[in-house]
Order: sequence, then structure tokens, then C-alpha cells
Amino acid sequence: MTSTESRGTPIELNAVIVAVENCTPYLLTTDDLALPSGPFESGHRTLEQGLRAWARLKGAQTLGYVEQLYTFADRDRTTAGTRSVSIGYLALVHDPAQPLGHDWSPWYRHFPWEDHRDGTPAIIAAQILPALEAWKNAAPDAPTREIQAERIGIAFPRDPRQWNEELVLQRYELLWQAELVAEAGTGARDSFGLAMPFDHRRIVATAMARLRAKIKYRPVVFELLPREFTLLHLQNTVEALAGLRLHKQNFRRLVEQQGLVEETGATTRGASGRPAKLFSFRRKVLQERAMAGTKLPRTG
Amino acid sequence: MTSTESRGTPIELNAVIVAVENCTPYLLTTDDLALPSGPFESGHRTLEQGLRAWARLKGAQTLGYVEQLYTFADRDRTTAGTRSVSIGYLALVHDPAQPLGHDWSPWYRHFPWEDHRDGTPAIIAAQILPALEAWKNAAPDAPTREIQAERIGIAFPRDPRQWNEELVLQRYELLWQAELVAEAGTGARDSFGLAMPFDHRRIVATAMARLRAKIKYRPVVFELLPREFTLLHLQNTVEALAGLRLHKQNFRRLVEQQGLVEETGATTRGASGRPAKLFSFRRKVLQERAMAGTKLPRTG
DNA sequence: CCTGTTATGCTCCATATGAGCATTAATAGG
DNA sequence: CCTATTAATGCTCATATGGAGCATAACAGG
Repeated sequence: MTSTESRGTPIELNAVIVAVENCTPYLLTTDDLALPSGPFESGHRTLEQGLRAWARLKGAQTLGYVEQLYTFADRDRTTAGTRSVSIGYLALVHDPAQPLGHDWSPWYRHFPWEDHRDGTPAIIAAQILPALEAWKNAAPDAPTREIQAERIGIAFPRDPRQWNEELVLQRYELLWQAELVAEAGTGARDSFGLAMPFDHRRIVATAMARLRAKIKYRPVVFELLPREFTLLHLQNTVEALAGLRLHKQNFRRLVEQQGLVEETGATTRGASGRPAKLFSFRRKVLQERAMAGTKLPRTG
Repeated sequence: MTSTESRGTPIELNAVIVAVENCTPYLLTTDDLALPSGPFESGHRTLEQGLRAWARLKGAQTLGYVEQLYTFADRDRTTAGTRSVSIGYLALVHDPAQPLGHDWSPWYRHFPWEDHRDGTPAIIAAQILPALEAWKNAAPDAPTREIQAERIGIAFPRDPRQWNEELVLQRYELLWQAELVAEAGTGARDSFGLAMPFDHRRIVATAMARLRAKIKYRPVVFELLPREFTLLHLQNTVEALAGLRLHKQNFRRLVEQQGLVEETGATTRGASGRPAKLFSFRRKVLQERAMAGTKLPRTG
């Protein structure tokens, strides 16, 4: 920090642009599966506005929710030889009018171990755990093995009920260190999930983790839904993001007791089964409860 | 984003370095109350490591916990004329051996409206609310006034039990927009709290909000305490950060049931009153519960 | 009418949280 | 030794909140 080598570092923006269609979350990518990115443009007042304008140009639907994720600047993060700094953004696209095209990639293709909606994915017991075992056992000393074993146990617990869907980034980093993802470079033996260029899969992991954490305390799911939706549609979307099945009745109780939605009066028609009421998001809650609230045992 | 004007933008790091002494949180600042900052140095593997090395040089105690806060890059953020990008960090310093010197500033001097440990601070009813009222009433149209009133009501609720200690940033931004902090520039009539140069007070507000949110679901308080502490000391530290009084018995119950601490066997001596047992942080919980857990009604 | 399917209502229980009341263990000062 | 003071601790109780599951209701199609 004492050097004056501040000619300037190239800054780029990377956006994880998410849409959900038919119970599947998708990422907007370029042809080579890279995240859309561009140079930092100083013409906009804020980074976020710049991102929105740029996404419009790139042909993504208009971005709804936008949030800064993280600034990535490890030394080994080099694009075209020079070290680069990237500011990652997460953006959510409302239910797209036209079906998603070929430039949208289902995110579980890149993270097959993260989708637990139909039970623990087979790849975990069949391939990931054995490979991690082997990696752990290759550690030089016992204490290290101990620590690795702990990490593995937390990231990929045996008991399905222990699965913590938020640990997306920890899991990806664990697989990286064990050289079980192609991006780790050094001649990975096994490679799980569809790789992405540069550190983009890491950025996506960060985005998934953030999103999975956020849906629990902020009504962001609605940024991925059309204006009107059924409660089942809402639940399916949350499940798609979390990669988990939820208890239907309790999910509804939660949604209603929090006053997140209101009936529009209309119902679905034509489908099989009892028609469902249509709901819309109560924008007011954004103001009413600027946030859930406390976990501290306050006085008064 | 289509231009190739990427000669590079100067990047600087700003660190909000926090320590707690005697029930008071302090910030490390320079003589003119600026946050310690320095150019982005590419010699380190990660930004975090760079920050640690640099803090050591600057004479801050060794940093314990470090976390990236946010990247600030609004157009009006200019240092010495040119637009600059700043990566903000939050760092926590363990109980300092020597007393904190003059380069540490109590954070409530900059945010007097945030300390509710002795009840709602007088400044809110006496000065802030009237000034915000006036600002709201000066809005051109009724809908705008309506919205401002909502914002004010959430940021500074009348009922003390509605006070949400996490909204530090929202409150600061509200005061900024109402030109009630000196940094807003345009000839602020009133100015609340001790100002800081540039947008540094905004960065601190971001840090406070993050910290207040984080202590609820991650055991970060221990990063601000000595190895051994009493439960009262622990509670006082949390209260200092949150700016709130907590219910003693329930606080203890919470801490114990979460298995955060373990007795060291020793007790305090010399003080008045019954001696308290000394505790230490159970590092294991970091692994055991890599995180609190769910808010979603899972199945299974 | 009978069956399959999905939407909705409700109950029950375990645990967490919010508020207090009551005791106990030390120290300081007479 | 006795007493006031200062904290630490132990417990209780009512009320939320979260997890599971049973029971009904409303429609499509044969």
C-alpha cells in the first residue's frame, strides 16, 4: 500500500443475471458460457445504473432487482495476461414474456450437486464424496486430515436433513481446492459440473449463496415472478432457487402470516385439479416491515 | 459499456477498523477523521491479505476478522478531482492490549442518533424529527410527501420498540437527502453528528449496519473480545454495537443454549459485587453449525 | 357417479422467545 | 459480625414460531 503504482487497474463488471422458467433457474451467458461482462463505464452515475443500461443493450430483458455481490481481485484472476478487478452483480429478471433462448443456461448444469429437490443427487455419494475422501487422505499430516474431514462433513453431510443449501460457495471452493472442478486447472482427474471460463463459476456460486440466503428474509422471489401467480408457482420458484422441497401447507402459512401477497380475485383455469387463486405481491410490505427484525433479546 | 475507455480507474481501499473498549465502539481514523485508506496494491494475493499487511504497517493492532463491505463508485465520488473507486472493508480488532489512543474515534460521536442504550437519544425528538418534518413538508407534491413520511416513520419510529437498529445506512441516507449532515454539502442548515471527509461516514454507516446484522447470526462479537471474558462483558459489547439494552437472563440463555462459550474455570476478582465466571469462545461452533440454518419450511 | 389431482383449512406438538420473580455469592463499610 | 450494594444465577409462564400430518373442497375426465 505504500507504492504509488496507481496508474489504474482495469475494472470490469460481471453480472449474474437470473431468470426462472418452468421450475428451473437460468443464467444469462455468452456462447462460451461466460457471464456477460463489460468494462467499467464512467458515464453512469452509479454502477447499478450502468449495469441496467448495459443489460438493456445486451438484450437481456429489463432488469428488475439488482444488487452488488462482491469485488473479486485475487492475484490469479487474470484476463488476457494482466490482473483484473471485477465487480460482480446479481440481477433478477421478471418472468420473461418470450421463452428463454439458447443464451440462458440452467444453473444446476454447472452445480449438479446443489439440486436436492428430488432427494440428494446421486453424484454426491457416487462420485463427489469418494473423491473428497481420497483428497483428504492424501493430506500430509493428521491434523490437516481432521480439518478437511470436518469441512467435508459440513459441506456434504451424510444426513440429508443436515444439508445447508446456503453453503454453495464453501462447497465450490472445497471442490476447487480438491481439484475436482475443471477450473482448478492442474489436471483435474474428475471434474464435476459444467465448467465456465475464468472464475465465473465462482462468481455464480457467490450469487447462488447470496440469493438462497436472501429469499429467507427479504421478498426477492417476487422479482422473478410475473405479476400474478399461484401460491404453488411461488413455492416452486423458491424451491427451484433453494434446491429443496418445502412443506406446502407451512409454506403457505408463512407467506400469508407475513402478509406478502394478496388475492387478485382471479383463479387459474383449464389445468387439471382444483383451480388455484391468483395472488400478487403486496408491495407495501417493503415499507411496512423494512426488515424482519431482531434475534437479540431486547428489553422493553 | 461499449466504449473501450478502460485505461484504468484508480482503486483505493478504505477500512473501517473497529475496536470496543469500555462499552464504547471506536473507529481507527487519521487526524482529520478520515478512514485509513491506501491505493490498491497488486503485490498481494488477495485484497484481504493486502489489507492485513497494510494495517500492520499502519500500526493498527493485528486485524482479527476481515470482511469486504462494498465497492463504492458513484460518479460524484471524487478524490482530488478524478472519479475514484473504493473497496470498503470491515475489520475487527481484538481487545487491545494498550488503551486506544487519540487516533480512535468513538463511533457514536459520528452517529449520536444510533445509541439507544439509555433510551431514545434526545436529539431525535428535539432536532432530527422536526428537521425531517420540515424537509418532508417542503416536498412539491402530496405523493412525495407521503413516501417521505413513510421513510421517516420507518427510520425513526415514534414507538421505541419499533426501532430497528440495523437501518443505520437508511437513516444516514435519509439525513443526507434532507441535507441534515454536513457531507451533503449544499449549505446544510442543521448538521447532526461529527462529519467525516469524503463519503467516509457513509462507509462507516454501511459497516455499522453490516456488523449489527451479522452479530445476530454469526459469532463475530468474539472477534472484539479478549480471550477470556465474563458474560456481562460479552453482553455489554453486543449492546455497544447494537446500541440497545438487552434482557440479561434471556441473553445468557441464548448464549448458553447455542453453545457459544465454555467456562475457563477462573473467575473475576477485585471488582465490587459477586465475582463472575470467566468464559472463552468455543471455536468449534464455527464448524459445528456452519450457520444457524433455515427459515424455510423444509420437508423431511 | 367415481377417480385422480391440486388447493386449502386446521390440529397438535416441540421449541424458541419475551418478561419477570426470586435467590445466591461476593465486596465495602461500619 | 451485620448490612447495603452489586452482580450472577435459577426458574416460571404465557405467547410465538416452526415441523408434520390429517381432512376437505373443487375441478377435469371418463
